[in-house]
Amino acid sequence: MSVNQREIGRHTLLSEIRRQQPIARINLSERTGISRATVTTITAELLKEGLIEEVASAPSDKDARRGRPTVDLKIRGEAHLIAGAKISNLAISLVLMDFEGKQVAEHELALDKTVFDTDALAIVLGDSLAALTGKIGRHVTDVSGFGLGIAGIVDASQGFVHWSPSLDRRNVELARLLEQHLSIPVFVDNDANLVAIAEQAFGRGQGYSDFIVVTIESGVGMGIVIGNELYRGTRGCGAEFGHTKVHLDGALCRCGQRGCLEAYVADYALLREANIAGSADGAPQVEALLEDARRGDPVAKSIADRAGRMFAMGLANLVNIFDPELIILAGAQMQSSHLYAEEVIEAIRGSIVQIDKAPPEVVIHKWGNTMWALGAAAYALDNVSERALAGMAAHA
Amino acid sequence: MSVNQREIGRHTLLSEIRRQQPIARINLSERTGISRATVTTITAELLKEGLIEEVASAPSDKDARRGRPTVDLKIRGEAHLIAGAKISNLAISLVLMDFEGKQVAEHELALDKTVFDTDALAIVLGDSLAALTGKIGRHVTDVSGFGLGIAGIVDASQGFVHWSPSLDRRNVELARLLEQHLSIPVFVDNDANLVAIAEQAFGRGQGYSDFIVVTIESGVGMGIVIGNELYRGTRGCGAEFGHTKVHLDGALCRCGQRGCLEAYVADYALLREANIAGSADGAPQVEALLEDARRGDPVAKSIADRAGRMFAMGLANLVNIFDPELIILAGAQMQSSHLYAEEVIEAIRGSIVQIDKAPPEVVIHKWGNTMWALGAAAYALDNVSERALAGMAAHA
DNA sequence: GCATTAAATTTGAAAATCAAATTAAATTGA
DNA sequence: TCAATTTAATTTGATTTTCAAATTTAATGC
Repeated sequence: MSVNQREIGRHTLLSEIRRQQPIARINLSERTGISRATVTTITAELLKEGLIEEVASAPSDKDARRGRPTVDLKIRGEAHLIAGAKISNLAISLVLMDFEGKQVAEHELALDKTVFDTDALAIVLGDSLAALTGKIGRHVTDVSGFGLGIAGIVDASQGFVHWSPSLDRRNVELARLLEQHLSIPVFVDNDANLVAIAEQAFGRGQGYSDFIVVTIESGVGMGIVIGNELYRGTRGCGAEFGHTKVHLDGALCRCGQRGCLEAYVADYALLREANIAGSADGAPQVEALLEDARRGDPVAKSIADRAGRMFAMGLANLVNIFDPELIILAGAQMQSSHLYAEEVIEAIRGSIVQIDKAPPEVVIHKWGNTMWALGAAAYALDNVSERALAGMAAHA
Repeated sequence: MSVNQREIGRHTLLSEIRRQQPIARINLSERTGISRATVTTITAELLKEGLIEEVASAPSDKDARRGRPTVDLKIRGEAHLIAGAKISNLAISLVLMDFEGKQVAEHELALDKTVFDTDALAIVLGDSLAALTGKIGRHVTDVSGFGLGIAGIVDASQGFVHWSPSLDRRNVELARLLEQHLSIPVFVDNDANLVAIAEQAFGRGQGYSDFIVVTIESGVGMGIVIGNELYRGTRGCGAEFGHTKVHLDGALCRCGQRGCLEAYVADYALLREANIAGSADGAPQVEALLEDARRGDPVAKSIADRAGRMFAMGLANLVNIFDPELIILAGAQMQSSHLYAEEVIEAIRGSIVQIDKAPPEVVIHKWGNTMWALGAAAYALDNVSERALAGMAAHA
């Protein structure tokens, strides 16, 4: 067997500590089914390796309890420094976190262009990482892993970008290129996937094994978590929720096809219908349109309503296909509020197959710009964790 | 750890033998990464238990090879007898297979009604099983596992039927009830899931880890296989492809909602549009309508065409969401040929997100009535296998 | 300060894996 | 025909790993 038993044990315990920390050895033994003796042995290894640390148990536990007190274990934050970044339209946002997942710094950078060649991108990212790490007096080479989120079609396992709106050419071995330039391990994934990872690790997806995250920015994205694992599809282009068809021969989409959901709910679609020519940043115009709708302007209201109903229909289809525990509507922008309205969620409930059991939860999660970068960092954190454990076996 | 290492080894080897049989020990060692020594030990156990058997290697391998010849291993068919059944509208079809998965008998039974109370169903199934096993001179109690496919909302892990069109009441512990009546282990699942299992085990899904099966009978069903595992959703009601919405406020569906795919492609939908009152079995009328369409009748053609385009749109959405390797369009009935047409498949290709990689394969698999029952048996086979291995640990 | 309690560790036995050595069963060639 | 060769399968013995039970540790209660 390629993965030996001890490695499985180490992985199980480290994951459990991460999820439940702080937690005592005896509780780890109960939760994982690994004997106390083995928990002692393995946690000793992890302590020696510096991946976890002992902390005094919370006083609330200690009070009025006889016997030897428990000693809690937790992830040792200082074990590794992890960076994450998201390339947006005209900006890069970065976060730095410790091995515990605590954010320790962030950085934002405006870009002067939307499309980069890889060398220029590497330089920009290198400079940004230097600035980011500099904020806490550290250096880029102190970073154990760097996660990068980028729009487009990405093969995450290879760090290979088939196509991205942010790159000037196709089929780039982006992770390898950046690793050469930055001299630290780099992990690349599609940005929508990273939001799903962020929700799983830090957000509303905590504790759920099967859920869907739908993101609304300029386009409509989606991430799928099945059995606690991100599902990426077989060609790396699944989860194109924005391009599911909601109308036969419907409205024309940016992608050239007709009837895509995006062609009904995206900014440009709303402006087009209202007969307003969109500019580079149409956000204020969209905001105005939606404000009109709220005030009762019949044309604006009709446009916003239809977008909401189309959106609900798309989401109901997701539920009918996947039957997830939870749907998270995630986004940073406020202008999509018409899609987050109670009527929309009600419409979803009315469009799914009815059974005795309760329908899936739908929650709205509005967050700041760093969420994307946090997801990228969480992805890197997973990978760094994995490598740290694999490394232990080697020099054991 | 609750599952010990030896059990994992046994499971790995038995599965590998099932997939690759006949196969020699040395090849098992290479494929699984388990050492030759351990393969010898574990296969000896499996041989002793009677789950596998040795067979002479194929002569083609033997020719012109020096050294000690390999001894192939294969599943021992006589180890267990497995039954599977599918309850259709007015019939039950059953198959009997050996532990190798080879069909050894089949039986078909017409029903005089579509809805049963559980006691009556148990009696009918008991009689059918007796007739089925009688065909090869065996008895019901010789059967190690009985898989049953039934339409509706089923919690397969509990053998619990939330609702089924074939049962006169909701919330039935069907597996437990049938086990009491038949005195053999019973496993129940939704019929669409079972087709996916059948395709995986015996059909076009062999060798694929991520694929979708769409079935067309009176309704439209779907089964999803992700990572070699059937995905059942969290409430047991996922994969309701027939009730995904393809039109906002569209045609009225049997389920009471509007715009469901089924309301455009099912038999009753076609007849309704053609303004023909449907009877209990509308198949001949549908057949006539489609024949008219083929002959060029404009009304009939328009109806059939729209059904095909709606169907393509629904399938394209599946691809955009899942990005599977393969889509299998499976069905027994010929009257759905307009949905299997080349134009439909072309329309799917035109509606999915375009990337450099090839789109997923779409294959059409027309099969006889036993496919459902075969899937039920395959599901039972999985479970019996599992139990046989678990049993070994107990009395080892 | 001694009994009690409960966590953590240590100990020693049992289980399981694997590399290396051995045995088994064939072919090749003299 | 029989030794040499080749390759599969098994056996052997060392090593790893786990776990139950015994022991130790560190607290509270009286």
